[in-house]
Amino acid sequence: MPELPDVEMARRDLQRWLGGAEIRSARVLDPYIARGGSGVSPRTFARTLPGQVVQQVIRRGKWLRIELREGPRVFSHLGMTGSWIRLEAEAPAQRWERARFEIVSRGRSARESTVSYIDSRRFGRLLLAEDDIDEWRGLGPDPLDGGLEPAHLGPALARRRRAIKDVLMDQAVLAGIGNILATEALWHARIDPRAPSDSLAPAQVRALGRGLRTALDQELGDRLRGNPDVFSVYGREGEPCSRCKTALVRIVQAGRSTTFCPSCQVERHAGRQHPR
DNA sequence: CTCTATGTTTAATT
DNA sequence: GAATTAAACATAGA
Repeated sequence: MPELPDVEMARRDLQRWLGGAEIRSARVLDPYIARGGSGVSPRTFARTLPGQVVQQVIRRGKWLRIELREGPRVFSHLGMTGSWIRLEAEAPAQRWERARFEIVSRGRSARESTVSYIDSRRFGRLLLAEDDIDEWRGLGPDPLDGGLEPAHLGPALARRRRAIKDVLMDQAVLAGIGNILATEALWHARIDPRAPSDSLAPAQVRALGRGLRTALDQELGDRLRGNPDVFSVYGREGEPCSRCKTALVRIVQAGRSTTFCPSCQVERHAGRQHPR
């Protein structure tokens, strides 16, 4: 379940469950999940984490950083199918469970429970590192933290010329935008997903910022209310555009499918009109 | 069996 | 070199 809204929901859950809690045990059940990067070996989780108290859980784009009062930090990326759940303490192993923390929430009502990482497809990762990992450091600003400001978006988009759809999903430009959000936002902003990112007029950059905001709020709202997602164009190839009734079209860009309205998402150029 | 999938990285090709 | 594409990763579900 991974795009910014899902990761943000995961962050809130983890913050609620882990904030102020003491880690009793930390087990990486599937070493593959702790692969690569600047993280330490999977075995180090069990050695280092018990006794540590969680300070807070921070999100940037699709990455989560679990900060401890002292000691290293835990980084979590949900990949395509990762999720965090809470269980009874010492609960039986779950299907696709890849890691688990046994914790004690502190306070007058010290309560024990299990917080566990589930991931069928195993694209997600769980890393333990002393400092911020490269993946974290390479992230651009978060959309909910200034990333949508035209002052950032404008120059960032002007600096590249790949298709705008592709650039929006570049985590170094804007952290947290995935295929669904990019697709939806472009429809809201009436921008052709194939347009080079450096061809957008200032008004289009602003519209895109608003489009992203709309798509983000929509999805976040759906999560909060427990509603299933309702998309405007994503996954609706062949259906009529809700604005102009033209049949939505699906294309493939950078290996990902994009659905858009060929009629009202038109490519316009920023080119100055008749300079003299 | 075939196709697609909310993500990211790496190899191959242009 | 730079840019673009395809493939790979591992697995489920239609």
